[in-house]
Amino acid sequence: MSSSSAELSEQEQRRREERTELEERGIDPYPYTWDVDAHAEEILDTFEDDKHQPDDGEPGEYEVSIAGRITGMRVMGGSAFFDLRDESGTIQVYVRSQDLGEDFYEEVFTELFDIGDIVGIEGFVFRTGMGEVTVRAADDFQLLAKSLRPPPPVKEETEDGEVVEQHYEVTDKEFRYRQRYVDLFVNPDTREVFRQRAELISTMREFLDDRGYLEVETPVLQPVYGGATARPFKTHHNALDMPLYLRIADELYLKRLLVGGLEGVYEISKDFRNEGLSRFHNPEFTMMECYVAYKDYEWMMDTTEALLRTVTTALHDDPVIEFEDHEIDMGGEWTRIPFFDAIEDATGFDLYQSDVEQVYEVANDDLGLDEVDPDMDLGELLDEIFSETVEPALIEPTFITDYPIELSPLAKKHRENEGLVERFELVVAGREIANAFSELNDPQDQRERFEAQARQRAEEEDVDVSDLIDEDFLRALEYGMPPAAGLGIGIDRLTMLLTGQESIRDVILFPLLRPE
RNA sequence: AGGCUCGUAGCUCAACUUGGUAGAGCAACGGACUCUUAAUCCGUGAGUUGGGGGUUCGAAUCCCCCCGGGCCUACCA
Repeated sequence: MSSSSAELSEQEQRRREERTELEERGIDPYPYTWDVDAHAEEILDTFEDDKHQPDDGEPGEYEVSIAGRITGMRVMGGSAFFDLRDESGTIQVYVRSQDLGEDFYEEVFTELFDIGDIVGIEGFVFRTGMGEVTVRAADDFQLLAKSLRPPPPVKEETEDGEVVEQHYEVTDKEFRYRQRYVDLFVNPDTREVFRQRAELISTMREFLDDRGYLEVETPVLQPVYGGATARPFKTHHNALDMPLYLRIADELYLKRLLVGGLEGVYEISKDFRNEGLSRFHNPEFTMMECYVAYKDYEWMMDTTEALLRTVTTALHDDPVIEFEDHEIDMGGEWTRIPFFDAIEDATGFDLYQSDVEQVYEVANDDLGLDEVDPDMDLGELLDEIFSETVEPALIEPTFITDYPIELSPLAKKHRENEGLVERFELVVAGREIANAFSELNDPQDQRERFEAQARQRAEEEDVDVSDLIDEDFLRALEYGMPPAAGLGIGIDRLTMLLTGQESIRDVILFPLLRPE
């Protein structure tokens, strides 16, 4: 994108002229530092109560040095108010000609400073006649970065320092996703979502660290991908002249670490899946996966309850959240119901140990599901029935347990029930939030399931069966992996749930979009 | 990939149904104003109506194609 003046808006050209004018006056439009010793929110908090009632308009003991972006400006002749926005919030600044010198006030401030510029203020805190806590720029006022692009207009109605109403005029979601930097400085709600996301992750990390699990980093670039069924992104390493895949899951590497003798490991990191985009899917997304030796999925359900209770409480000071008109209690013990029982409760059909034909009949004839066809295998049919009839109705946190083996090639066979595995998914508000199993550690069983899976995929995608099997992972299992429980939680979807966002794009800073 | 829907000034929108040459608020610019707060008052400039083609004397408006967005569906355990 060239910046020839013909392409610039009138406002952009004017700001460039102002920059030149500043330089001609010997004012650096991009100086180096500013000593900040206060932020908007803490100043407002401090003076909220009447004990700290600053003298009206007199320099007092409340000296502060602040910095931020100018938002609204209200100039009245020889004095002016503007709003200064820093990371913590917004505070009003008062500027007077007689404080700063007429030359600076009339020729620099009112002429060459604009909304969007980043400035530093040294002065003192006072309360205006209207009662608003305000910083008077009595001692110093400097430009810290000239803004050459006008920001979208922002207006706030405030009352006693409280923002009563936002007048944020960019409602275009595309603009907000593409120019997230603008969304962030203009919209405090956006900043709050990402602050909560960070707190969620650090609370989760603290929870896992406290239990002695080791945070590790495993390869993103993998010669064989696995641990989930999804199409991968493919890339190429030049020096080794070999194809590589971006990981679709961390699972197979983390389990190698259990073989290595680590008894509790976790990783919080990006996975990549080359699939479609939707409000629940971004091609790169963040997963937490955790594996603990000598435990099983029953134990992992208890741990998951504790983890999510801790995280929810950290964000809301309360385990009860509001989501899409529901009140959801993330504290307490959650219902645990086996997969086939849940289907029977919802449909009246007991499909445990039914064959493909019977399940197809139920799905198609009895339940009238649109998306089923006779080519689907047993796993696909059961999954379709489950996600159409059971999942949407589960609002309160619910563990669905004991999945059919066809759906779970990495989970250990159920210790009692034929055809099932020891697996659970946690469903909240109709969404899958966590997925976990007693991990399959029998290398022969694992090889058979890999091969069955690979044969099917090799047919569909016209590739070699041997290329699809992670032989090194099987080699590791053959050395012996302790019994273990594993858990995966999609951080983006959990963030959506806990911050009330309806699109994954609202919890990812820079979601993938088509190129402009 | 399919369905629905949208694209007009820096931002939010009107004019489209019923074709007549684009308008308002905010932002910007000039002026007044030293406790305002969506400041106010007076004045000014600002648009290839997403792009291309067609119909017409005349298209933001009607028709076709393309580009881009949003929502839904599909794919994605």
